[in-house]
Amino acid sequence: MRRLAGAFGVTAMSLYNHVANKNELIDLMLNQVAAEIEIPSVDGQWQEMMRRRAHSMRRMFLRHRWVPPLLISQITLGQVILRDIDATVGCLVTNGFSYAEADWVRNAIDSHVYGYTLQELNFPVEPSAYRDAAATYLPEISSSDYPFMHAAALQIVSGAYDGVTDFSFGLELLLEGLENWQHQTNRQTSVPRPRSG
Amino acid sequence: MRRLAGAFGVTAMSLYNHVANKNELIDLMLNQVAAEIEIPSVDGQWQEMMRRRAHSMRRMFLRHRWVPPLLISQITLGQVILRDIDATVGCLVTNGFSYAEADWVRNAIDSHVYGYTLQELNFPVEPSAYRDAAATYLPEISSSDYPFMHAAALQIVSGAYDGVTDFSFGLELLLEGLENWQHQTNRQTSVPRPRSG
DNA sequence: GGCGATTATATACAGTGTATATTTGACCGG
DNA sequence: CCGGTCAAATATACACTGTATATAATCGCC
Repeated sequence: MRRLAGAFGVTAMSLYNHVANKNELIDLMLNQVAAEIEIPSVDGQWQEMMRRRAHSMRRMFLRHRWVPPLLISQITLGQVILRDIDATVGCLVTNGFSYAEADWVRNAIDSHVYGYTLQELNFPVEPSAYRDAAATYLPEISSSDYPFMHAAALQIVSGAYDGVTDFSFGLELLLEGLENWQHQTNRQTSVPRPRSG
Repeated sequence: MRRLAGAFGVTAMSLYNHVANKNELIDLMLNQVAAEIEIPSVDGQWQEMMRRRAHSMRRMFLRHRWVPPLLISQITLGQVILRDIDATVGCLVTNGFSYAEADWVRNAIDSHVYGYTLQELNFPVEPSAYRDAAATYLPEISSSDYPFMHAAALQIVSGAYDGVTDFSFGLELLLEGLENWQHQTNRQTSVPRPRSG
């Protein structure tokens, strides 16, 4: 708060004339950047809409690296975020999903976007340094204790694998799975098997 | 640190005789609870192994709610976590995946587990209170501004949908997608379409 | 120009992690 | 039993959080 106030040339306490507390400030910031998410429209291919939303969300997260940690530790639905959810659910229900299904789909996609990006942002070494890092830490990955990790590290050192994971890999698995699911007439038996717990 | 030390009946600073700093302490704690994850074996059905690992991971997260926020803000691979990764990659590569593919698969599944559980833990109202919450906030969700969210809230109020999302929904989509993918002989063209960005 | 409301400030407090220096206490060879 | 050694516990202090409270400055308006 002091640092932010300093950037405005004022003291920390004067911020509290415009904002109730730090939490409210963060909510306002989150709603601001949420506007950068590409919201789906009710017409058009839902797969492509979901795809564009997910990618734009991830790009936003990468642009504003402070967002994901705050987003998962704080949910206060401002207008912008509400509009995004409304548009997403709307796109899905107008394409044949029930409201419950739309909720599950949105939740599954968001889980991937959040989880993937958090891992990505948290990873301590940049992709360009993967190979050097693998070479450096290879001696510490005992080939007897961790044979597969050792082999994986060797692949990265040798250049057989660049070590870069793909955001689209999981996203497309989800989208294709949803498409298959939707195309089956008897959904009751083709629902992804739910498991308790 | 003072609180933890107090629980031991000592002062905060004495902890620093056993631990370099708070970060190291957290790493030790994370590695401790990581032992509760069911690690895959190299034999057996990989889908079932991945499924059990994912579910046990989520259950561990729910048991120790402090874990997910720390796990995504800090990665220091202790022995237990290394063993989990090694076993997971090992199970996949011995079932026909390349090392690169195994990395993508593990990453996709972990993304779902992290993202889903973080959303779940962060959600401010308990499932048992969804219906009441929907009824309470319904007036604030304008049916003209947010028609679909309004309709969704009505479904929860009426009991047509209980509002509970399913961890397995996204997980099974991923696992089925992977199975389909693996069963296709010509993988080159059946790879989930990668997209840049 | 003065009044009322908005905005800025000064000061203070309870927290946080931890650096530094000092004291305690347990063990051990003589 | 005695002193020496060394790990473990403590005391104190510092910089840094967010923010409660009380006071002062500033602005718009009649």
